[in-house]
Amino acid sequence: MGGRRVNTMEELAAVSGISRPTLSKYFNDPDSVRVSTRTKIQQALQRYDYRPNIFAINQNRKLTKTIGIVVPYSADPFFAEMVRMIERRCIDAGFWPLVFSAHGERDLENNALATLQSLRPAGALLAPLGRSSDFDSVQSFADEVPTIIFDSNLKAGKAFVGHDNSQSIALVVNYLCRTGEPPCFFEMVPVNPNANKRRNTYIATMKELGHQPMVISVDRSEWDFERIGLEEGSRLIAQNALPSQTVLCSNDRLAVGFLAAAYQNGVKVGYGDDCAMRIAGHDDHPQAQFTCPPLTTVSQDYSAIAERSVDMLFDLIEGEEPEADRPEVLFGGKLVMRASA
Amino acid sequence: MGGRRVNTMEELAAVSGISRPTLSKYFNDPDSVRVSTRTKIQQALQRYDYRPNIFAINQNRKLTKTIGIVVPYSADPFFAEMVRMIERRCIDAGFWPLVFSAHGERDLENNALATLQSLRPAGALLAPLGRSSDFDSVQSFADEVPTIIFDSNLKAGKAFVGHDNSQSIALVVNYLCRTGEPPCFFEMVPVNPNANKRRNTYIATMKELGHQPMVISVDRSEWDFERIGLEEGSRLIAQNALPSQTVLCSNDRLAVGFLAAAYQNGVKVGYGDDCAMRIAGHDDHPQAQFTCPPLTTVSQDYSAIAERSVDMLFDLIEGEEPEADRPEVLFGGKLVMRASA
DNA sequence: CAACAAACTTTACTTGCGTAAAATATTTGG
DNA sequence: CCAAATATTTTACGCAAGTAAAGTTTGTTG
Repeated sequence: MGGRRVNTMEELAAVSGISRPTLSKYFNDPDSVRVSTRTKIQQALQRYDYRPNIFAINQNRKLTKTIGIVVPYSADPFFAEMVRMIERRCIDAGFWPLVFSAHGERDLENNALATLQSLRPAGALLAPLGRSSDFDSVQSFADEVPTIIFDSNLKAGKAFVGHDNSQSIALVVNYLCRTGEPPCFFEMVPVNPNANKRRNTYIATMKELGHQPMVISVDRSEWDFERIGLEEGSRLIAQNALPSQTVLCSNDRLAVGFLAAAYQNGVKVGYGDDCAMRIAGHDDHPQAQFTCPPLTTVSQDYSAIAERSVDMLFDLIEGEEPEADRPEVLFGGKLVMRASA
Repeated sequence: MGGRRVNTMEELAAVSGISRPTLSKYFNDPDSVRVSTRTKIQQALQRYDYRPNIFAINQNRKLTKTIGIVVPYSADPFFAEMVRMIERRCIDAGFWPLVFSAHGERDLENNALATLQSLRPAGALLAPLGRSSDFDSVQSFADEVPTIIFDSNLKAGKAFVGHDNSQSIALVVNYLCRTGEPPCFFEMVPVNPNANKRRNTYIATMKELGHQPMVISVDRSEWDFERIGLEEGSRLIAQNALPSQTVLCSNDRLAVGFLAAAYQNGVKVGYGDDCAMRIAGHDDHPQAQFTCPPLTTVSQDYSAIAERSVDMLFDLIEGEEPEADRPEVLFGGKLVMRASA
């Protein structure tokens, strides 16, 4: 903390009277040295400002303390929140989380994986882009680095942790059908397995309930989902082209845009009798509770997904191969009834 | 790309017939070797899969290619967007950006700085927590690492790049006064210089215009700003405690919450004659265009701030000390007139 | 083709720490 | 209090590069 800066373990050994190998042991695991030595070391650390050089450490350790987190788009509220939770758990467990964003682009995802691999991380948590991912790259990465795939189930890595879209979509479709006009389904052309699953489950559930599925699929692929919801929603409303006045959006960000579209077109949204339209989303994004009206949606169990992903990765790192071949853990969601549907 | 994997430069030297020091030169700057050698190396790289070990590189180089980016809260849309832009520019310039989030906590900010410092980065871009920052830590960090401070002007580092709050608040206060009832100002107890500046500029501008300033300051400090806006806004509206029906919020996230509060209390927001209340924000967050009604606000010039911060850092890294002692670059904002005020 | 510079190879040292083996010291407990 | 068990020190080497100096090759120019 305090005094002069000491730059190497060698120097610290000199001023503390403890040998360098013992110091090395201490920094790997403070509990692995005798109490008396530990206090001596900690006293020296009080008087001299020293921090081990991470590069030197990782060059020599067979297993680094680095954990890579790769997400498709770090500015997306869902991933931002997910990353936040994962980072916390990694830090608390004494690991060193490094976050990479693919910024929605295949090349940058590949790049992130390559960079990460050259860091020889202890493990990686990867939320792939989905359809745009370079499957071979991901697989060859996952062959080298203990990898848990989360969010989007690209069939690579040692395990998958994600959300049970069948359960959640069935839940919200059922709810919407029971409480009013059966919903149409608004989506972008699916870019990942989740989006696909959601659409298919919507169709299946509608059929089960004896309704005609109505899917509106717009062919856009920016990461600016709200804009897509707003623009396409406005078009649909203005042209009176909606097959149902109840709209289930494939995710909350689209729904946020769709809500704005309704508002701007003077359409009142909600489940009350005075409302002309119902809009529901999926994910329970952090924003969903602050829309006007507050968004009815199905939650993803963020913290369960984050927690389990990290736990499974830690197990992997400690050498516990998962029992099943490539387990897929899904967490269900809860219906979040707010005012919009 | 293709064939057998080669793990060290030594091995690559063996199979390529080029000496290791020359390879080292090549990886530092491909243009620094003769064309004929360059092609030979690139041919070898085609046949063997090799990537230099980042740890070894950084341990030995006096100057690493690492750039640290530290933000107070990575899940905040403003910082998420900022980070996205900064990362891009760093990658394009051949640097290796590493993002750290303080998760709103002093200890984690210190921790991030400590970790970062042990990476001996070429430079750092730091958006401090503000009032919660440990000034001594930041300063001692900035003494060692070429640092540009952005967003929140903690007086450390070699330069500051940020937003001109005086200009933008004056702009929006003027606008609001000209177009209707003079605004009251809604804020959390300021946690950083920006918030302070905004409040003070509000007060000054109101006085200049001959109006009585009306500041509503709530004593909360979570990072869940929207919730604060919603809860406190609801309270104020329900208790009819607002000194003015025009509310200027200290930032867009508060405004988003306030909009929700108005909606939920049945108060119509907007600048039309049929509206009971006007709400404006500050920052032009990515969400602001999708609120209901769309949020009138003042923009921050995100990309200018990101760009200039990075450029100044690159100059610093290349040894160009800034001319002034510690220049402070401010970018002005533009009034974004939408429907809410 | 000689002269010279630029590029390259060889050699050898540096970085900061992990780690293994052998020697020595300390603790434990019977 | 002594032997066994445990912890620490000493010594020495390894990692994957950067880098510097000296010698060699290649390329260019007049």
